[in-house]
Formats: sequence, C-alpha cells, structure tokens
Amino acid sequence: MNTGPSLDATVVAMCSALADETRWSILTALGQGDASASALARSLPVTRQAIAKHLGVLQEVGLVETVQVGREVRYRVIGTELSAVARRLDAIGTEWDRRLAAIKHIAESI
Amino acid sequence: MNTGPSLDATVVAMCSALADETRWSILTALGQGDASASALARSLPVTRQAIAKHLGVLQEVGLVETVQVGREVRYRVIGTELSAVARRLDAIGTEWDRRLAAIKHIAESI
DNA sequence: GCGAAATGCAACCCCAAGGTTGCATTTCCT
DNA sequence: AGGAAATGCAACCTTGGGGTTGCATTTCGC
Repeated sequence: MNTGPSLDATVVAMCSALADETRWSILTALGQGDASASALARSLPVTRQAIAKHLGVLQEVGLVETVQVGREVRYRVIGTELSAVARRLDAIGTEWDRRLAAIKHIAESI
Repeated sequence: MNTGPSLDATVVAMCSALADETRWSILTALGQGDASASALARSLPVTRQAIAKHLGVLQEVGLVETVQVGREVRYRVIGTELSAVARRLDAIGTEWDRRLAAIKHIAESI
C-alpha cells in the first residue's frame, strides 16, 4: 500500500502538480463529476491536448484516476493522496512553530 | 490578520513555492536554526544570489520571515501559513473522497 | 581609517513546462 | 457501411523561472 520510505519526493511532486491554475480548474471541474478530456476541453479555455497533458501529471501523483467508459476515458478525482501530503505538510509546519515557541520560551527565561 | 477571502490564490502560490527542491533544502536548513543568505550559500551547492531569490519567494508566501541582526539579515521559518494551507488541502481531499464514497454507495444500492 | 564580509541590484543564459497545430487511429452510432 | 466523436502521438513555439556573473553599496571589526 505504501509506495516507499521518504515521502519527500512525493511531496515535491504533489506541490508541483498543484502549482498550476489550469490544473486546479480541471480538478475543481472534476469535483463536480467525472469527465473525459474532451468534455473538459469544452468547458475550459484550453485545448484538449493541453488538458490531456495536465491529466497526465495529475494521474502521475495520484490526484486522478481513469475509468474506461465505452470509447472514452473518464477521469475522477481522488482525495487520498492529497490528504496524505497535506497532513505531512501540516506536521512540518507545526514542527517549525514548535521550534519557534521553544526559542521564544528560552529567550523569555533570561 | 486574515489576508483576504478566497484562499485559492494563496494555495497556488504556496504550492508553487514548495514545488522546488532547492527551496526545500533551504527550508530544512532553516529548520535547524535561523541563518542568513550568505550562511546558507556556504552549506548549499548554489549561489548566494540564487538563495536570495528563493528566500524572496518563500517570504512572499509567508514561509519565512526576516530578522535583522547587525549587518546581516537572518531568515527564520514560520509554520503557521504552511499549516493553514495544509489543512485546507486536507479538507479538499477529504471532500473529494466523500463524494467518491457517496457515488459508490449509490452504485451499490442498485 | 580600512579591509573584509554581507547585502542589493541588474543583465544575462538556459531549459523545462504550458500551450498550440496537425495528423493518424480507434470506436461508437445511425 | 460510413461519418462523427474521442483519443494518442509528435513537432513546434514561447515564456517564466532557476541559476550565474559582475558590480556597487553598506557595515562590521581591528
């Protein structure tokens, strides 16, 4: 189930995938329901091929999975990976703030 | 305190900032303790100017703050913003999975 | 006072990534 | 059967971002 030891590479890849507005448009569109690349292309201001590429990177990091429906390929958003990375990030942030608090505590104890 | 209504722009900016390995190197280095750009340049395989740019974008999204110490500018990691965005992402992921579960439930009820 | 260290700014290089057009192929539907 | 729709693949264009070098400026320490 777990893909490997260090999640760091995953984190960077995930953030990289989420660092594009068009990709977010696609994701939110898919949040309304599964859709094919062509269908998405009709409701977004970019080419079908561009969307196909984006769906590729989204699938790569596990944000999306594909479902064959007849001749078309439907895409579906998956939240599991996102939540996993998110929790990891939260932990890191909390850790940083914890360090900060410790320093401040020491400073005040003088 | 709050910077605005929609966090979306913030989320993209944050992800964009976290989508670079060098930036993570800087962040983890700063996790060991505050440091100046020059100091970081000594322990990382990139130029001081490159690091300065990175620190700029990190500061822009609130991952880092600066502390003047004599003639040098120390940088310090802040976890608050990161945690905030992380929780938002987690919520989004959970939402997606919730939708998924609902669909699966409907499918099984037939 | 003066050299050395820290910073700021600007011009420049290079490549990955987002986007497009074009074409070939498959597959559904009437 | 045959046309329309969906997909895949490839070549190509262009911009932004990561990185560097070079120089000017400030400021600490001796």
